[in-house]
Amino acid sequence: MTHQQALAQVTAQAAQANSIMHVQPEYSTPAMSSTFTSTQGAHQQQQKVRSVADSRVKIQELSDFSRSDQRSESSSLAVDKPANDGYNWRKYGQKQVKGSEYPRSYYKCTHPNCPVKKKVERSLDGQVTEIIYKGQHNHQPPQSNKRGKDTGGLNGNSNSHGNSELDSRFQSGNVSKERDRKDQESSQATPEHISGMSDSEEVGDTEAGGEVDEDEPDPKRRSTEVRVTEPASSHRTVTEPRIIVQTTSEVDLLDDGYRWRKYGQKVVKGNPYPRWFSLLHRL
DNA sequence: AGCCTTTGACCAGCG
DNA sequence: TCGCTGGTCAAAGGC
Ligand SMILES: [Zn+2]
Repeated sequence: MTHQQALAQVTAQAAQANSIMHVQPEYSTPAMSSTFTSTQGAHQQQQKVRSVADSRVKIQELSDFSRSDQRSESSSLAVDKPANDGYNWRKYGQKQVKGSEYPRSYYKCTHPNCPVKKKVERSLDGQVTEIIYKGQHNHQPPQSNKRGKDTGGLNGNSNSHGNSELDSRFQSGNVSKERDRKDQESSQATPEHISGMSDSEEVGDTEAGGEVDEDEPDPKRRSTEVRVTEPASSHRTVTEPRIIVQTTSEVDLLDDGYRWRKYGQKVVKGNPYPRWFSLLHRL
């Protein structure tokens, strides 16, 4: 429960947001951490993100080297699983990917009809190297307790309440074909148009010399996925916790339950879409 | 009994 | 077209 969770949550959120509207790069501040548990101030971390061609969000987290608390959490449970992000996942595969030294695990949300999947790559030391979310939950994150029935019917995602209406619509049909080998992900990914946004104010720095690492996930199949990365250890000291989520989206809407305020935008080389910067406000 | 992992085989893009 | 690669299936077993 700390970073990971926070991250996970963020990710999850991002993932959701990712749905119809693509997310723009976001920046979060400590506020975010506080939103979750109360990790604020505890450690420092940084996240970077980068997006790739399709609408996908990538979040990278660099944690400070000064962190020895490996993950000891959860005693006998969840050995290998990524931190609990509020959803239930079933692992359906694992593979070694070429570039990476660690295996990648494939998980699917266990909720009925929920198409969301995620790939997790972890390094030995604690956590994760990368998490890639794909799709969007058509349901509310399971509550740890309470809340009995929620989904009345098949697809009826009745948001009785809970939080945000992130999924309102989600997917255009197709929820049914869940099997078969070729269903792959689904649809959506609706490119809209880039709203240029006139204001271009540059962000002052984005941290000292940080830079985004150039990685380029395979743009292979198109799909909507969110990717999260959090290198276990990084060089570079960060001065304050922050999380960056970046995507290639074309819309500035972000309905992930959090409130974002854009504070900058700039064109980045190599990236067809302008990068936006937003500040997380609250939930 | 009902999930869940594990794991090799299978499959689909892509070069 | 073939082989590589990443993603998925599904049988088997575990909890
Ligand atoms: Zn789900």
